[in-house]
Amino acid sequence: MSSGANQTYRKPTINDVASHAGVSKKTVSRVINGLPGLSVATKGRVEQAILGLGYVPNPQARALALGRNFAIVLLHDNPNAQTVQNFERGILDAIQQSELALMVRPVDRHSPRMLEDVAAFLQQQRPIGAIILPPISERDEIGALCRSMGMRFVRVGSAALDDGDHSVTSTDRIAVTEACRLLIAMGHQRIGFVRGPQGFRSAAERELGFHSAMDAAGLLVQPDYSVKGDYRFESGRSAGRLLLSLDPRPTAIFASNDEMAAGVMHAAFERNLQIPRDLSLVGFDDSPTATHVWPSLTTVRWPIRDMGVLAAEKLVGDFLPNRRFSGDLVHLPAELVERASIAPPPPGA
Amino acid sequence: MSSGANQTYRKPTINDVASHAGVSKKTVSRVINGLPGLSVATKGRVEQAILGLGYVPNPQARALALGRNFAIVLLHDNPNAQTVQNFERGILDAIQQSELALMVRPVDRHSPRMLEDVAAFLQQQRPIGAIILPPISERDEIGALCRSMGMRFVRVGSAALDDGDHSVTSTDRIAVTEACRLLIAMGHQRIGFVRGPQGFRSAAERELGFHSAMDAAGLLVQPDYSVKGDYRFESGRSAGRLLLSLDPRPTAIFASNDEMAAGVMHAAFERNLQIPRDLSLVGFDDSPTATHVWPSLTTVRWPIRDMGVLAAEKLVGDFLPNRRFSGDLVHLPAELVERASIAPPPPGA
DNA sequence: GAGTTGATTGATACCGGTGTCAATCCCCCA
DNA sequence: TGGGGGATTGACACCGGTATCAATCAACTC
Repeated sequence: MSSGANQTYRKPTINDVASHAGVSKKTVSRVINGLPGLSVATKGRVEQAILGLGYVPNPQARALALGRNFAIVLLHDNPNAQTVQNFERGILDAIQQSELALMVRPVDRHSPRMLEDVAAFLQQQRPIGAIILPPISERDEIGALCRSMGMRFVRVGSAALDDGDHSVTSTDRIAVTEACRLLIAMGHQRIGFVRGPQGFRSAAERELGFHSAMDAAGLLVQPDYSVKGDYRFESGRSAGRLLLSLDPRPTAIFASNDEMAAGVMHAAFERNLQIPRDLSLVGFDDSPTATHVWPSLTTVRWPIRDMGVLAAEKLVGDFLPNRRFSGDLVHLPAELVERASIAPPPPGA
Repeated sequence: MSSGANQTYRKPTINDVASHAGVSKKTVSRVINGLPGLSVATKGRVEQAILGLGYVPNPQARALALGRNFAIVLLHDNPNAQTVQNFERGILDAIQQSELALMVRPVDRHSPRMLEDVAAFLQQQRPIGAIILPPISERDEIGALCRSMGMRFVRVGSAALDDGDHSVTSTDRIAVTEACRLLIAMGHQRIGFVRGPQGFRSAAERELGFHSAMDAAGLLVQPDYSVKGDYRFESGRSAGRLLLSLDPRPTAIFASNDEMAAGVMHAAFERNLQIPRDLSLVGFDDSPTATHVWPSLTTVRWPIRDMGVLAAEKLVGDFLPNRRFSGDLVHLPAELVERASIAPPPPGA
């Protein structure tokens, strides 16, 4: 299990550097942290010693002395592996040049002790800050918790969930509106909608985007053309079966994510409908599924990885040598990706 | 950006507990760590004080004093979001009752300084141990590196990559053989194979599994029926186009992962072939894609999450209050998942 | 009753950094 | 040449734990 090795080599510490350079450890600390007020000669000697010994500061000691861990925590509730993973990549992109580390912490949205768990974790690990993914980011208590702890945080969501320093979003709603407008421009009038789970801000935003396009075109959304789902494949299939059994049935369907869109596809194929000939279909996420299904799915691409970068930069920009985004930026553009799953409605419809 | 809070509350430390209980901090330390040789009375007083104050040990201070961080590092090279994510979940399942944290560290397989990067990271963060995912786990140098640093590690792969204390695998090869045997039993004789990228152990194992089934059935694998791929969708599509243009074309294809299998599906649909009527198809991974495509894909399920649990238990079993697997276990069963993409070959073929 | 022994417990140093504040140095001016 | 003042630098305490080893204490032996 554990493998003990003979410790022939001890990592050099600040004390080694100090004695090699003939200065005090405090002076070495000044050099490491780039504090002003050092003579060029001293600084040079210390830097020589650091290079010569291959010295790297011990993050644990720093963490103890400073009372905080040089790490960012990603709090998430497993909405979707791809999303979390992309977020991680974005955060890591942003912090790779820094000395920061990334810790991942899934939390259980349904646990009554969720907030206590998060609080305990943050108290324990004392990271510099936390990046919180939806859906848990949507709960205002979590912002309040971070504030009360004096913890840096950024809440990621489908709409601004907090003030500009604490939120990162993408323009989901606008992109959904754009997608639906495209369907309408193609001639679709009966457009079905598969909603996301209740209580999710992202679901609400997508629905608002849909309604906004329909309203603008003067089209009515009939109640039974909007079916509930839970972002999962199965719910998409059920919703699809429901929608496609209506008479007249919709000629196009917008599903609030790709996974449900794939479910709708199954429902369509079960009825021997062809896509896009008999039914146009649009999803949301641009997940791998969207390219893998046949026909490939028109969808909305969420700039997740960039949002990760932006969130990290907002959170710990002062630790980063260079940043990609302005600190004022909050909304990143979501983008319509046109693929093969949409076409004008069949003539008779 | 950073949000300063008025520090009205200071977290209790071991000293607070000690003075409240009227003992020395060392005694408190003994209670925390469950060291023997304490009188019942003392232990009780200390425990009272801990509960009363809501004391939680500071991991940074511990890390400094002990010279290591109470964290596990997951080293990976972004093979596939779902895989990494599932692994994370498994690891977190295993360590959730413990005080350990999970840190994620992607590494760049193609960087010439990969090993140095990993070494520097481990030196810096001093985690208790590292779990290494394929494909980088397949490089023996990384095992050697961990050994030389006295770092605990577990290498995850498609075959035992190290001794039993340092490797976790699933029975990929056997499951692939089983899948192909099923195709053969259905009557398929011309079976195409889409390989994974060269130099990947997982790819080699899957290929061995395929050949083993073919050999056992006395079937010849013609060279042009085995096409190279790189685990990505596009390569699967190209491979599919190639295979399906052969004359006679294969009646079944095994693709070394689901993503490439989806590519093969596209190639088949482009030629107006129906699955499984004209072509049977099997993938590997049981990724979400496998259920999302139509027809849903017969595939091999990799017990990834369990492998994460097992890896974590191997690595830090001594920190865990209870474990799910025996420490001797190395191979976890991969499992054939039968879905709609396979059928007997068409009569004439 | 003195000495021995094992069980408890504490004093103190230490892990490797940072913060505080005083000491030292150097230069300049009167 | 003495003194003022800013620029450098260092001594030392501290962050919150753990390790070492000695001290204390009660019980037991003879």
